[in-house]
Amino acid sequence: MPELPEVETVRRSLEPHLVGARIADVDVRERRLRRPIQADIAVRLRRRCVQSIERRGKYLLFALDGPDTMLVHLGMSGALELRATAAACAPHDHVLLHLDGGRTLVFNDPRRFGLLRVAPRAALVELAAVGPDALGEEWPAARLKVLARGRRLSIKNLLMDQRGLGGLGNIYVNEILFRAGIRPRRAAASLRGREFEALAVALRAVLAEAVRLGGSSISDFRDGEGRPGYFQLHLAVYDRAGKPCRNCETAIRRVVVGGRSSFYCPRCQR
DNA sequence: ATATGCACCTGTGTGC
DNA sequence: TGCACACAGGTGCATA
Repeated sequence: MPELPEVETVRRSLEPHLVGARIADVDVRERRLRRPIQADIAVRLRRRCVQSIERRGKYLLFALDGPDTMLVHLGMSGALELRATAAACAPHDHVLLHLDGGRTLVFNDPRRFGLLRVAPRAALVELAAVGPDALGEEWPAARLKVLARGRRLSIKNLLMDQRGLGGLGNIYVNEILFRAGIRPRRAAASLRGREFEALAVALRAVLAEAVRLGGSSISDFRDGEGRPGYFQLHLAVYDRAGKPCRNCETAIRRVVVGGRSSFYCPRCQR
């Protein structure tokens, strides 16, 4: 579920409730995530106060009032949910942070591809693999061109590589390439100047619109307060194989690029 | 160094 | 109804 717009939506929904809140107790019900939950996580989090919530790519960083920062990645199926009480656990509630005042922040993740780790910020090695944020920074055509220079992979795989720019996933790369009129299998280095220009415009437009609409609730995405997003109603190509292009009526095609389903309009995208 | 394929998990939808 | 299979928003590792 979560790419940049969904993670940013979660961040914004939690920020007003969590900044200033203190963690009273920690309940770990399942340690086996992408990396095992640290043995000392409760010691590190207990009595700590959240000072800010930042986002870098698809990672959330909860700065605490001690030496540590809590790093969270939602993987494919993860969710952070603020509950009014320390209510009975739902399936796949893996980590519960009980807050002063009675509310609980729950990390739920059926597939367990997510990550939750607490350490000094400089020790969060996962962040070393994430490039500058796709929305938090300016990405003019020239900067995208630099990323593509000398690379032999497809433009889709280039945009999905978190080391280049952080935050894009399969949904939004498909949507951005549609908006820019570029087929996902095009070699990144083969793009023309005006195509990089179109890509730069599409990148910002699609992400900004998706954030404005609270992300995409394809099956079950919800923000920290349980609210769905609405960008799924605006998807032009993702998961629309065989359906008419919203622009020209041509049937949307599905191909596999880099092992992932990719969707494009054969007429609007070249 | 760069690019690709697959494994890691559970849930859901589809066809037989 | 039950079963087998394909597929799903991501990432990391092994292999060419």
